[in-house]
Amino acid sequence: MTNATTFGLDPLANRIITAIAPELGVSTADLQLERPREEKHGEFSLPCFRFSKATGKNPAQLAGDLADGFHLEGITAAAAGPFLNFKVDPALLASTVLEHARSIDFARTTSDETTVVEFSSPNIAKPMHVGHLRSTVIGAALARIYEHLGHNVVRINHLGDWGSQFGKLVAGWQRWGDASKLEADPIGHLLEIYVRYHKEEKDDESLPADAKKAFQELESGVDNETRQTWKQFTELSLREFQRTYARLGTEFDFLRGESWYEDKLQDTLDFLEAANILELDDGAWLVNLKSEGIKTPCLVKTAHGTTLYATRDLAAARSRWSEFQFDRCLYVVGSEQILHFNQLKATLKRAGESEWSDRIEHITFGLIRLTEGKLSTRSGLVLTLAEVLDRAAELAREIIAEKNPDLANAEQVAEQVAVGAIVFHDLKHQRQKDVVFDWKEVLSFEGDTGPYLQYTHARCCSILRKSEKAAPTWGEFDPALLPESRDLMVAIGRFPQAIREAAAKNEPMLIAQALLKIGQAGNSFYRNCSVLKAETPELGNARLAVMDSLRHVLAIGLGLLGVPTPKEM
RNA sequence: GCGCCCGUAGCUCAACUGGAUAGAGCACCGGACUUCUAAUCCGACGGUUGCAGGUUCGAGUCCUGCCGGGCGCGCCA
Repeated sequence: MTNATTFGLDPLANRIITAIAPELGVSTADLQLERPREEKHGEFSLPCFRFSKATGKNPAQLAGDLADGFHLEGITAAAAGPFLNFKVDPALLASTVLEHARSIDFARTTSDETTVVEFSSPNIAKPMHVGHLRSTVIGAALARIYEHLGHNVVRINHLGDWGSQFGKLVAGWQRWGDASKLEADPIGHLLEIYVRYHKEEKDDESLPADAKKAFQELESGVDNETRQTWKQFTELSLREFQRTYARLGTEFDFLRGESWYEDKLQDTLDFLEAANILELDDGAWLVNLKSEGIKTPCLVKTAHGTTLYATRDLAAARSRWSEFQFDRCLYVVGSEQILHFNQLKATLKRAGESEWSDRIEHITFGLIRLTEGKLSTRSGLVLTLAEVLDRAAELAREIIAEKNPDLANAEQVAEQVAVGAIVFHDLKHQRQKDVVFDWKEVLSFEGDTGPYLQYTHARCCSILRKSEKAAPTWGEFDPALLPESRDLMVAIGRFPQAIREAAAKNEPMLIAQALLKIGQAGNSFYRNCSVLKAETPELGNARLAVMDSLRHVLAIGLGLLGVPTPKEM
């Protein structure tokens, strides 16, 4: 449920729809305006094909008749063949958009829905690599977007801190562990052990046997030596993760690893048992999902008595439902786990929980590949997030030294630019597509990039800072003086819709694309129209309002994506 | 073998989910800094949307079949 406040181009679109809908015999809710492919056609368009049959006119004739009968102050309608196009008077356009563009509530709505977002979820004892970047950045952006739309958002970091891998790690630690190495570089040393384990397990049967035993000890719930070791690994890893989260500005409401659901595992198995869907197969317990169209059954307990990923995720889902009564629960996890989440939902459905299992949504994304090959923790081929951030920051420092050597806080700004470049680069692509990690592109600060938008924002700040007067508030300037701002007004005006669509499709890219349009139009505008040296004080005043609006909308949009907005750079 | 995803300019990506002459950035070429930050702006170049059919007023978008790439397919997560 959303409130009725409209922003940007919405009021104009609503006026047109209200005028046209009765002519077509449809309700205003059923009428949606499109944007013309070419800007010269105006701000809105309505293809008339689909109304041809009901009105008994051919589309071109219908468009023509509608245009003839259309009379709204400040908006003209013109038929272009079967298309009905609407052009808004520049003064009205600027006035409509600028009235609310600087509101702290710009493009904000209210809602009573609860949205749970699980994201990031790195594995303990392994480095956070570029593969985790996508989940972290997409999830954090979606959480902010839903929050902006008024949802009650719950952010959960589902850390991979449980499972047979810890048995392997403990078995390896007992053989090759080095306390001083662990202290100096915890994740580095644990990765070393993990890689060595996988190299040696084929030739050493005692290794997997010990690993299995260690995980059984861990799952026994007894506070034994294995558990102490696991606890130590977890704490050390978390400390390193927090450093990266701090750099990215990522926050969570709950840091709940898989282990957090440990005391709910038996209950989950009992629950499946009570639903009468558990089957014993070769010593292992599973749920058959053929009735749901899934050939691969969902394994919930191994023949040697330990739980599995699916067991813990089932427990987590049930726990979240009872705790949050969510309207939607998003899992921002790579597309390689599609089967897993289909199994999760199908199992819950078979257990009779379809009322809420349908609210679970797997937000997939393509994987990141290196030009050198596929990322693989086991083989040790990893590119850590920290390394990427460091390199970007180093490059940003060099560019600042060259372009703006007197900049105060150069170090801090370099970090902000680095984060902006990396985060934006990730979010400007459709989630679904695989991305090849290319240093040249990630470290690009020109064109369609985060730094480009940060720069635009900083320019606005600079102009506002150098102005002798504060930016005029609504009513203190004349929007009619801003015909050159047309493209920028349209770009800003479409931003609220971009946010709504980004949420509807769980696709932050739509915001990134909208911001690029705004940035391009903004750069063009202040290039052509001097603010501080405008021909008249009234003109400068009006343009100052545009600068302030541009700055504000960029700050909102970049903020939603997690791109920092330095005031100077 | 079966299932899901992706093929758009030399490269990286858009295209309002079926609408008009398929658009941006990078690269390359040309132009604009004694000028509110040139991390910028303006212009030029660049296309048989993987291939072949089908659906209809209209297809990059939907359906079928191929080709190419990726991911997944019982006791890992």
